[in-house]
Amino acid sequence: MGKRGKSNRFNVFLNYKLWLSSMSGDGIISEVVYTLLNGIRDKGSLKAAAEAAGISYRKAWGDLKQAESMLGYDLTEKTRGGKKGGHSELTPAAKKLLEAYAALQEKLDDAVEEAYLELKKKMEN
Amino acid sequence: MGKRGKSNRFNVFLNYKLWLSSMSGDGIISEVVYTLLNGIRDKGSLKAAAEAAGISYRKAWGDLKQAESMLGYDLTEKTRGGKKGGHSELTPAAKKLLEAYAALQEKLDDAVEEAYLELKKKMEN
DNA sequence: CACCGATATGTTTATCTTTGCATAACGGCA
DNA sequence: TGCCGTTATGCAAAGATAAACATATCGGTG
Repeated sequence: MGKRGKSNRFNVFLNYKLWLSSMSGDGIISEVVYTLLNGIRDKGSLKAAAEAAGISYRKAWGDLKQAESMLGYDLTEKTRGGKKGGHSELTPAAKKLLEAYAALQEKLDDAVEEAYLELKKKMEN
Repeated sequence: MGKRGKSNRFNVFLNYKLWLSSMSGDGIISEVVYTLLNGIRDKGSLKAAAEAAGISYRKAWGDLKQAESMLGYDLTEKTRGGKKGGHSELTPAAKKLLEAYAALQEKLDDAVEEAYLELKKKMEN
């Protein structure tokens, strides 16, 4: 075995987070909102989506509301009462946003991965 | 004036944050650490760097310490006492990290900008 | 029409993060 | 050797964020 090898390994991960905000920076659409939208699409209710996301219903509802108010249009159509007590579903705008966001994330995942490899190469020397 | 124009503008900004972490997820090297390292390089002391970064010395010191412990090697060489009461400077490893990080950030800024334009185009329809 | 389960929202509690305060150690310098 | 300004570090206080709790409303359904 040579002296080279696992010696100075840059053993660290590169993480990133992205979110949308208004120019004033107040309202935001964060990762959790995307998770919630996905959950609503799959489960048909905000409650179930919140549970699946592991956050309180109170927060889920508040985050979603603020996202909608920031955008200026609805992402969900919600009803109370009815057969199952109520339900929520995505608006066409929300579906479009989810699609666009998925593409965005994929693109950035790639860019980050690439950048990470370069960083690593530079650091490992 | 035509009907087209500022109608459905996707008036929202894309933000991102990145950081390095160990696989165990305990320690992290965040934006503030890079800011601090830059400050230390420029000002020669952690205290001054913390002030410039707008965070408490206590946090600056803690974050830096945890970053170093995560990496397993020092990013700064610090001395107490002496002519000016003490000072801090970057290790060669830290300088390398700063350089690599700057390149990384530039690359990702570009990628994010590009992805944002695409997102916008998709959303504006 | 009483019940169920989900939306809607205010209020209180708990948790997590950051700051602030206190105190010690250090080493040139007057 | 006493002072100064910085690093070093524990601990309490303050702020921010999220969870929990408490109701109220709604509209099918038994």
